[in-house]
Amino acid sequence: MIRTHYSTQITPEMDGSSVTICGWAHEIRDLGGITFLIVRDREGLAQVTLFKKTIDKNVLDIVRGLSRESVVAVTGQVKKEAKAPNGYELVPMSVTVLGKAESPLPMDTTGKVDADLDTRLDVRFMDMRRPGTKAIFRIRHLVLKSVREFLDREGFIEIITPKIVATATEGGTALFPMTYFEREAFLNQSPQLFKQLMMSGGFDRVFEIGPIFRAEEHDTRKHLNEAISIDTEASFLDHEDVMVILENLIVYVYSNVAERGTEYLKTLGMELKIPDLPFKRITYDEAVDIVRDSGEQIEWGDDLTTESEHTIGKTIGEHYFIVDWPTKIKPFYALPYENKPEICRAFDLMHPRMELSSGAQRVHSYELLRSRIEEQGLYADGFDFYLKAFRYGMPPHSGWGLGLERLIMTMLGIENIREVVLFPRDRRRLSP
RNA sequence: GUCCGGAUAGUGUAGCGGCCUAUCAUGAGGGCCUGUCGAGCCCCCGACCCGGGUUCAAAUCCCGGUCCGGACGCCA
Repeated sequence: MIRTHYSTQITPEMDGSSVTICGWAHEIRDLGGITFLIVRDREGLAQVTLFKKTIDKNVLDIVRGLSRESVVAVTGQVKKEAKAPNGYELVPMSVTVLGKAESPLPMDTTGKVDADLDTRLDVRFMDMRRPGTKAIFRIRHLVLKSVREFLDREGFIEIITPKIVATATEGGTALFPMTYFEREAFLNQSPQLFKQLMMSGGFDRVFEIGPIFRAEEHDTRKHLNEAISIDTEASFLDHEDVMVILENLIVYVYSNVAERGTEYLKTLGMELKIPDLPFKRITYDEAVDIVRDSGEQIEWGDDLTTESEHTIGKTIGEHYFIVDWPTKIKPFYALPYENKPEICRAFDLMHPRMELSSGAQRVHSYELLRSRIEEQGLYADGFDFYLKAFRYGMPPHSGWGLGLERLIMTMLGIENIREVVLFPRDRRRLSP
C-alpha cells in the first residue's frame, strides 16, 4: 500500500527521512508565501508545509485547489520543526488527490460549529471524522475487547445463537415479526433460552455478545430497538457467584479503558473513576423503603419507576445491586427461593442513572420451569425445544445480560444512548 | 402512547406583529498576507418546514400536518 506511516508514528527524530501519509484534508491555511495543509488520519493530525519559494509549483497548485475533507496521499520529507504541532512537519514531494470531497460539507468536522445529533446521525460517516465521536467508538472497541479478555480468562466460551427465532420467548417485551420463507418468525429479544440450552450441553460457562431486538415503542435516551447484549450463563454457580463475576467484569472494563484509553478519555475531556468493589447489595424490600422515604408511592410487587431508580441511585451514589425481587415481576426462568417463593434469586445491576444488567439463578427443574411458564400465562408447548433440555440432565446455573450501550454511556457520562451506537435503530430511525 | 418545547442559509444560531431588503458565527467563491495551529483582514454568496386562517401588515399570532428535542409510560 501507499501509506508508510500514520501521523502519530512520525517523530521529529525522523528528520530527513521520506514518508507517505494518507488521510483527509482537515484544513488548508494559505498564508500567501507559506501554505499549511493539515492532514487528518485515523490516529491524528499531521502538518504539511509548503513554502511558495521552494515548493514545486504543481504541488502547490494541487494543495491550493484542494477542497476540505478530500482524501489525499502526501509523500514528503520529515522536517524537525519546533514551530509545528507535534514538533515535525512534512515538506511534500508529491500530493495526490485520492478522493475529492464536494462542498459545502453536510457538517463541520473541525469543532468550530456544533451539529444536532439528528444531523450527525444522518451523516454519521462524516460525524465519525470528529475526534469526540471517534474517541467514543475507539473506547467501545476497548470495552468489547476487555469483556472478551475477562470472560475468556474466567473460563467462558464464546457462542453465537440465532437471531431469527420461531416463537415469542420470554414474554414481556414485544417482538419484531418477520417472514421466514412461508412461515412467520421473529427477531430474537434475547439469547436467554439458547444459552441455557448450552448449560444442558455441558459447556459450563458461555457468553455471547450480540444484538437483541425489542419492538417497544419507547422513545427515550436510554432505549434502542436494536441493542448489543453481553450475555453470560454459568453452570454450578448461584446468583451470588455470577454477581461477583459481573462486578469484577465492570471494574476490569473500567480499569482497562482508563489504562489503554487515556488518549480517548482526554479527547472526551473526562477522567474515569473506577468503581470500588464489592458493589453494594440492597434487597428489593430495602429499595422500596428508600422510595417510600422519598415520598413516592410504591406497592410491594411493583416494578421500579424511572423516578424510583433515580431516587435510589442518588441515595446510593455508585454502582449497586438490587437483589431478591418479587417473583411475579421477573421472568419465569428466575428461581424462586425454596422457603419464600414470592421472591426469587434475581438481581439487577444498577448505575445511579439506570439499570445496566439483570440476572438470576435459573430454574433448572423441568417440572418447576413448566409450571412457572404456565403461571406467567405463556403456552408451555411453545417452549418444547427449550423444555426438552431440562429433562435429560440440566445442571443448576445462573447468568446475566448486560447492555453494552448502557455500560458505555454511563461510563463516559453520555446522555443519549444513540451517541454510542454507530447506526442506532429507534422508533423513527431506520436509515442509515 | 401521553404531556411539554421546538423547526430561520450547507452547519449552528439571533429575531417572536410594522424598525427584517432577517442577526451572528462557521462555510462556499474572490482578493491580500512566509509560521499558521479555531490564523488574520477586505469583498461576496446563501435561509424564515408545509397547508390554511387572523390582520392594513405574519419569520413572529391561531388551526391542522410533518419532522425534531425532552420528560414520563412501556421496556432492558
